Amino acid sequence: MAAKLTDRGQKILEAIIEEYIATAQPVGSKALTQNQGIKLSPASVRNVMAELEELGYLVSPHTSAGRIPTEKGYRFYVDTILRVSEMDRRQQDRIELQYRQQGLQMTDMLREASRTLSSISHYTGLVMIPRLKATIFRHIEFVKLSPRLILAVFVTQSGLVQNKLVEVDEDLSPRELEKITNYLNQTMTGLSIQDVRTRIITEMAQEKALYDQLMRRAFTLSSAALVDESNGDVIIEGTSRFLEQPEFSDLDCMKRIVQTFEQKSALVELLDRGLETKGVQVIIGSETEHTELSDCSLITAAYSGKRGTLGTLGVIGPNRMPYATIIPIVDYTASLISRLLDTDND
Amino acid sequence: MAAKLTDRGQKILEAIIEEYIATAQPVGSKALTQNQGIKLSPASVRNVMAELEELGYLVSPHTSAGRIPTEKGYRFYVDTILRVSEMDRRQQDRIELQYRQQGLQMTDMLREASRTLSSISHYTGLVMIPRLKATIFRHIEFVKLSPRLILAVFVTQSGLVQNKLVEVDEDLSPRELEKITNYLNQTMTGLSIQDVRTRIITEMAQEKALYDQLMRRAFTLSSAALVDESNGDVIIEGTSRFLEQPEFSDLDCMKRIVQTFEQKSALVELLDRGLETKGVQVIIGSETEHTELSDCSLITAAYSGKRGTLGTLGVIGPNRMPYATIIPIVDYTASLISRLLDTDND
DNA sequence: TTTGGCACTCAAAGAGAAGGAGTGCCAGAG
DNA sequence: CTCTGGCACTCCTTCTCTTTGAGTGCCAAA
Repeated sequence: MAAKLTDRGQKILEAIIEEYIATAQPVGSKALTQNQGIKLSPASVRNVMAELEELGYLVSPHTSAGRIPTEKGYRFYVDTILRVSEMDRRQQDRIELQYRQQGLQMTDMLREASRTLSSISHYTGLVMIPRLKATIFRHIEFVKLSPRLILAVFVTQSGLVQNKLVEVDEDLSPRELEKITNYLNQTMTGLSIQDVRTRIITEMAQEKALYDQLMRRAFTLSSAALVDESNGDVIIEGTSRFLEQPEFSDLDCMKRIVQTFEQKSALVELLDRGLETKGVQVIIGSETEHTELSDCSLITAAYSGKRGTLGTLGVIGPNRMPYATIIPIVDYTASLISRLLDTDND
Repeated sequence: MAAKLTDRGQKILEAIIEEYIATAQPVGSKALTQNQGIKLSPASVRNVMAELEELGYLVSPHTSAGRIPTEKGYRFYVDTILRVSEMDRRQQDRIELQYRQQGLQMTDMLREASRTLSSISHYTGLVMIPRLKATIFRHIEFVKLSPRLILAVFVTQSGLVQNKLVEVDEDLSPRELEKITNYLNQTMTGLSIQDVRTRIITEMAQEKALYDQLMRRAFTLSSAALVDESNGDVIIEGTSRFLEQPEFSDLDCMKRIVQTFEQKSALVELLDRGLETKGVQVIIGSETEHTELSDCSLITAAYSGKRGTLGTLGVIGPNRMPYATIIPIVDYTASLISRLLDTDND
């Protein structure tokens, strides 16, 4: 069954996929021999196509239509046929300049990234906001809103700002709050959130904390402030691009996709998958394991700050996506963002 | 031309509009006499309908179809026929409880409001985030990110948190920053942003500032931090609801609407209109003055904090919206949010 | 003033019929 | 043994034509 594909088979599969990506129409044998540099007669091409269908790389919607790639076809194309090129140098510079010009905060920068991804790929851009636990402690600040209500403002090394309301049992004086703030900023700065948490736990257990009320409050407050309740947030830009794709002209199918986007959880899960992978990852159709997204593909890559991976970003569109051009775009954007996060705030 | 509508004319117009809202189908004379409590023969109804068409309240898509309301028809219906009821008491309580349970920060609360608006109205929810200039100064904090880069965290009275990166010419010591922070918090708390701005300008002009370098820096920094560059931001929830409406089954039209949503500027402009109005405002079709939204209607209301209006919220959908049920929903939500913002953080 | 009747209109739905793109397979050429 | 031209076949797409039926306008009678 899993017969090796001949060289010619690959060439033709490649040509079919690229033609289909360009036209969104089933590809026939005749069209292939005309458009591409394939020096065979339609009849010969047909033989190969029948073979490719046998192997599961192609299907035909009906007898008298051409053929379209299956998921397996796309997968093979992406994995073994496709040679990704670098992105155009001038375009790279132009994009980088765009970011450099404006002194953007992290969240704004990520939003901008999502927007740029969408506009240059012509598909929908996705950027995952870093999970708290992946970040480094830089600064914490408490603002008293009411006797029992405190706003904790927490800034990470990479410049992410997170606010959280904390309810407290006892009325803390401004003086006490300041002391707590100072203490935390002095001891915790530079630690990863993981480390901060373990530190809080161990110090809480130590005798010292038992006697020092202030210290105890500091720990209670900070641990409440650093609870990571967000299950990840995704910035989606360019949803309307989906409406341009002929494969989603079915309103019902479109509705389900937009709903999935609104809920975000599926996208978070998909972007999470790329967190531990180096380089660009491609998820095709049913590999998403979400029925609503079974006709969608994602191209994702992780971006990182000073210390380790922060999150992932990418592009989502129909299976029929121009992988050859989008993979470099995603790749470049991820490395650009990583670079900007590294240099911007140190 | 502007002949007064007879009593019977109003009754029939009302019945037609309500039938059309329910079915999205052109309403014929026969359907009217059956479904509604109208004690006339189809022929009589036809006469009235012809009259209503003459006056511009109805149109028929073609000769052998029923009639559908024009914008003028909807306008008349909303302005003079419709009697809005209160919202169901139990539903009110259930919604309020939902908010009370979770100690939400302002932005989260507004997002929740948008989501709730969408889910109980079955249309798309909109909430405008307050403009900085509409808010009251509560607290400012500066976090030094790098020698030249300072993160200003600014908290308003109503609990809105705003972050902004400020680039400075000179390296400020932590000690200086702290002094600046203390000074600003002591003098500015409780003032409106307008007042803060004028205060900064007048004090800057005073001799005192000329000699006190620290003071000068404080003013420079804070005025940079309080620049309101956001042209208003809108939280949109339930875009997918649009895809459920038969009037937007045209993909092209749908695409234009989603694009308009993504840009947000049109929505900001429309929500802004409601800022100075008391109570619920209805904008129908071309009254939006945006061609892409010429088939959409908005139902909006302003919400306010302790001192004056903060922003507006509402629902957007097709012209054919059940105004009778949605107007109370929007009205109630606006007053609920106002109430919560008043009591939560004082 | 209201109503039943009637001719008229016109979109929507359905039924063929024609057109055409593409296939599979086979026999012959290279 | 591989490739190619030819040919019959399939079946989607498109077009036209017809039918159907909902709804209208108008008129004359109640």
